[in-house]
Amino acid sequence: MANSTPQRKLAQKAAPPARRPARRTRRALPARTTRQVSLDGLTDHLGYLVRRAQIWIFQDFIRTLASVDIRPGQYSALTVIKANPGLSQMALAQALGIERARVVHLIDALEARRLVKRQSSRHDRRSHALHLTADGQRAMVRIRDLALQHEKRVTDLVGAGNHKMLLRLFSVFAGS
Amino acid sequence: MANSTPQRKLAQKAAPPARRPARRTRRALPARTTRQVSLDGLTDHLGYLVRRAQIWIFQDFIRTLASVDIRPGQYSALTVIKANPGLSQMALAQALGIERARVVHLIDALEARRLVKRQSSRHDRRSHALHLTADGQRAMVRIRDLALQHEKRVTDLVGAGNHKMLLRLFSVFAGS
DNA sequence: TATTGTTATACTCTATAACTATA
DNA sequence: TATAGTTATAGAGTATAACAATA
Repeated sequence: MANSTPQRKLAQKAAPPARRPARRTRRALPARTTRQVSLDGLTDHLGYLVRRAQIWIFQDFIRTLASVDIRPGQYSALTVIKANPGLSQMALAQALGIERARVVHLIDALEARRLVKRQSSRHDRRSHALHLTADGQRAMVRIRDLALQHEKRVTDLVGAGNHKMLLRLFSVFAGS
Repeated sequence: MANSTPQRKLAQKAAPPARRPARRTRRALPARTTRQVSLDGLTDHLGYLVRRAQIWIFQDFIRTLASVDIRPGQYSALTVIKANPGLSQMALAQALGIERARVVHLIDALEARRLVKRQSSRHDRRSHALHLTADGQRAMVRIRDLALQHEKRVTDLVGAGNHKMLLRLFSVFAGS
């Protein structure tokens, strides 16, 4: 990431002190590079733009939640476990659309931090029932708060109306 | 990717023979899983949905261009080089928002396949001027055609009007 | 036989740092 | 001293395959 990331931008030039929210509808954003390079043939591919959007959004998320050391994948796991206490690793994998092998490492890390616990299921002794620990539930208050701060930044960026519309439009990809 | 990917779907259940294009406005898409797991608290995060959209779109892209063995990163490099013959690796990195170290490997692979060549610049003997080879220019015809087939699928999915709107809305992330 | 969780391997992408050759 | 390209390393994330325990 050369200089198109929020982290980099902040690192390279310290934020201008107490500048007031400029203009409202077009915040200065990823690149500040004076670029004369044409992206012709690329910017009419939605996948390319969605990719760049995802990178920007994730980096803002990571930076916003750095104080609690929670990354996007961990956040989504915690959120689904919180909403579905007792679900299995397999169910979590399916819900998130990731491999069950990946869930193992995800839960390993969260369990080591005492945010999540594996309980052996009585119905099916192969599977583990996932729960937030008491610590995990407490932590989720702050985590969720920071995540909403992040989401506010995204909302301000695209506009509240667009944000809502995008959520609806993209929900088809989440398998719901 | 459990079963939320186009590839998986095709692999797991052979497409129903010659079913006619169902309904037009809501193609059956990523998940066919009967899922009772709540994604509450997750589906109001644009980053999560954008991530899933990106995964889906990229997998369709990879599958569509499998016959020419071109991946999204390679496609974007080829496209920018085509539109800006003679640009340096540094300029390419900045335009795509990737690290210059990454460009090295990207160009290595494309040069090995004789699609791209590094020419030493006379103005600055540190830098390389990137060009498509004759082979590369010929290959780009088919590559671009396949990429447009892919894009058509994306357009059909979200709707032509939405597609156009999304391109405009997300262009802010491409640093343009 | 099939499924859940696990372990292991490999490959892509990202993030860094250090080196060289130029400028 | 700064920059362009290179090399190397480390960490996510992804894609697979195989295995043990259990169904």
